[in-house]
Amino acid sequence: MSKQPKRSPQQPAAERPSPGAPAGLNQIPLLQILSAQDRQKVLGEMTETRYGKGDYIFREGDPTEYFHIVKEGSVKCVKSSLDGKECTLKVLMPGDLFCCDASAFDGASHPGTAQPMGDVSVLRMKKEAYFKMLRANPDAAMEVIRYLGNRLNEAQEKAKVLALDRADQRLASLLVSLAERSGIKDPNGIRVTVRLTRQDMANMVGVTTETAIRIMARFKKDRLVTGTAARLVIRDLPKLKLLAST
Amino acid sequence: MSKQPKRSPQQPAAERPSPGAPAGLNQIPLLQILSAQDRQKVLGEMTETRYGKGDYIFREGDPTEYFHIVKEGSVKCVKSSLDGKECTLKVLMPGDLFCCDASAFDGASHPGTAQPMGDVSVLRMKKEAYFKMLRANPDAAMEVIRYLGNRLNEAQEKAKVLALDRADQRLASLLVSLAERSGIKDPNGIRVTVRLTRQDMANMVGVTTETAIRIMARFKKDRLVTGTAARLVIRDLPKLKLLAST
DNA sequence: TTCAAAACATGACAATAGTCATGTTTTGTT
DNA sequence: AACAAAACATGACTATTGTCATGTTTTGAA
Repeated sequence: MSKQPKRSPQQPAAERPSPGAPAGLNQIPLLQILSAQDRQKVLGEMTETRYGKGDYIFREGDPTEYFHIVKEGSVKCVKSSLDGKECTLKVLMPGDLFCCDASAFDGASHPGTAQPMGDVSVLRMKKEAYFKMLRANPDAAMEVIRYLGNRLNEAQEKAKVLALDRADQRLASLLVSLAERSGIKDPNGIRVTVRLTRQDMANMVGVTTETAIRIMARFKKDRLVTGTAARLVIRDLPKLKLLAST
Repeated sequence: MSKQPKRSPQQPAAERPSPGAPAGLNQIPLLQILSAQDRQKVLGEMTETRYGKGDYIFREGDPTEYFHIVKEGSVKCVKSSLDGKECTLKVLMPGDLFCCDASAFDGASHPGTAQPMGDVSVLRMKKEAYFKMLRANPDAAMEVIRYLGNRLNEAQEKAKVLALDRADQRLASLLVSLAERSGIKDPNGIRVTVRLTRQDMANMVGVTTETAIRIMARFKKDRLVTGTAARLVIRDLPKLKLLAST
């Protein structure tokens, strides 16, 4: 619920055709499913683009032309309201697909904005080529159905949390899923590798920055977490889980 | 945010194999896409079941065995929290698919409960047959991808509204989408054909029943709507749209 | 038609979260 | 190392929504 920063759209930092079979691609289930031959063909149609702080991958309302996959780094999907408040719908990680969905049909436009969180690398291909590939590969189509189904369940779970839970419970839920999705072991607990400020967290759970700060301060006092954006550590996952579902 | 009614699970009122080519099926895009031959085959694998008030089509946590399509009437998808509050994620109308998604893979269980709103008729088929059909019919698979993509966008739009808007705005949004999705012309405006109590509306927008009642009373006073559950009429759609996005 | 259950309604008060103001600390450049 | 920008923090006050209690109206089934 922060004010939307009025930043001018910037061009991506670098762009080049993706090489034959680079490392990192084995984190992408959709590509793993294809035969080596089809994978080569698809990679030939994909372009790798790097983005950095302040870039936009695309913005709400832009026409949908490409299908995207996150290769490295994380990407956030954001929507904003007319009065400048914004909410983060989802943080995409390597292997995640975006614009794999309905907005890519019918020449529609993007329902939200995609922004890199730090340095990221994204693969993309023309949506026509993507659809053609899916038609020709039932395995790939089934994988996309599975993936979209998971995303739908996740989005509905998020809606449920927003509809029913208090701010502190929503924040606890967020911390739990961060620990599970991007946590690594740390002497004091679980370190969250995605860098998230209090404002980022606020936007993810639908509260103001001040509220997120106050609640995180309480969590810190209660020894549930330590540190801020760069070095956020979950110290008591079980208690956070309990709080999230109480 | 009403207390969850503790009703015992009931068996469906009637069950019979679906006949060859009954009326009503032309409202179902997924079936329309198939060739006449494939459609016959699929219909042969589907069972039509009728449900009535108080029935459950399935409940949160039940194992997923079937893929479903709404044929007649409306079905609500509900999730509840441990302390008995519940929220309605989506009202499905004829042609809508459910359990077409990830919960049907991996022998997972239903992430929510499906309840008939009044009398409904639902087609279902074993999930294995459904997946087989999709593999064999790229058109059908593409249609499911398109459908799931739309559902995902819708769910994310809902999450945005829950995260950013006030209770009155959320209710206004609901009324607008009801008018558009299930409204018919009426001398005084647009009549909503789905029967929804204030409590149903409350569950759909994440507020208490009392809050929904108070806000609807204000809308009535301001001549934006008239009537209750059985005969809800939208009198001033433009003003509701304005309120929803202000 | 009657009657009970459900839905609708409203007031008083409490809890939660937002707003605005102000100040401190941290971070990331030059 | 210095400095500006961003992030974090906190207090005081307000707005919104929830909670609980109670009563009226409507609906649907016997």
